[in-house]
Amino acid sequence: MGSDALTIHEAAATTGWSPRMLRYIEDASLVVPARSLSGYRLYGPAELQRLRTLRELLEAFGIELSDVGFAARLRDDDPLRDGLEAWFSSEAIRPDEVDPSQWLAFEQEKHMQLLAAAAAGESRTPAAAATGRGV
Amino acid sequence: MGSDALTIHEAAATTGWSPRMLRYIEDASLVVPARSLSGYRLYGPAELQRLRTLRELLEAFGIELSDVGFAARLRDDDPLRDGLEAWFSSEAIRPDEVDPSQWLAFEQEKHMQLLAAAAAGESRTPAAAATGRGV
DNA sequence: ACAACCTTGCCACAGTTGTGGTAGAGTTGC
DNA sequence: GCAACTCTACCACAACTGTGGCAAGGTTGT
Repeated sequence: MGSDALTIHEAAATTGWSPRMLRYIEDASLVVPARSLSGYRLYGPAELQRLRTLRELLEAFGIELSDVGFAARLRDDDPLRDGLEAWFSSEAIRPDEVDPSQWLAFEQEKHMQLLAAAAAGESRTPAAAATGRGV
Repeated sequence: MGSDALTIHEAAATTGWSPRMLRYIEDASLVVPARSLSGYRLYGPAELQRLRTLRELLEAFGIELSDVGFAARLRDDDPLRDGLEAWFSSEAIRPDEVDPSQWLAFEQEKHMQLLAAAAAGESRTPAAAATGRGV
């Protein structure tokens, strides 16, 4: 197998992760290598680059793997992103700047909408999937 | 104090959280009530609404308080958001669709850029601040 | 002035995350 | 055909999150 794909130990050596963590990262659906016919993980140049950058990303921003997993979920779970955005935006607008009676009505309607969206978008396994252990 | 602001126990009663958790949520900078002159927490209608919606948000999407905390950080930490987006986008574009030699160069330059941005944007306390216990 | 609140700070304890091992079975290079 | 690797599936263990409780002290309503 003389192609440019590395086995898990080789990939670990050149990326600074342990083999154990490479499997963990795969469980979290963050870097998923191809597999050989017999099931061996095969890390190509793209995966290696992503693994190295992942390391630097975590260190540079002081975040954790689970955070990246959640960010990944945020990316393609539209109802979740919209729901959070709606919730946050109700903080930015201060009641002082609006007619208070109108304000509460606006708030409540917005929240109704986001929860309706939540109920509708329950396609992506609500409880698990945060770190991807649900797949 | 006969205004429309509730103390922590009253707020707990009408929102379904425990007083303990209301303080925890404040520590996480998610819902921060005003304070009376003597330091008592004062929950107004806006805070109560946000607390109720927060509850439903967590349940509807099966997420946790720390996730909301991280989403909050994502909102106003531009380098972090850009860094994650750059990292994710390098997954979407498949090497097959591009000239491989150019691809890797593109990858590496992008990662250089995002790490430079990371180093520059270290203003917002890198390690802590995820759940806000840094303030 | 006293009961019933509130404050901060601490201890505790289950569940999760990140990380390491180990064991039994299959694959590969030489 | 054997050594060295790989696979999955577990056990372990520190650190953190979410949640409760308690203690010592300040505030408030009546």
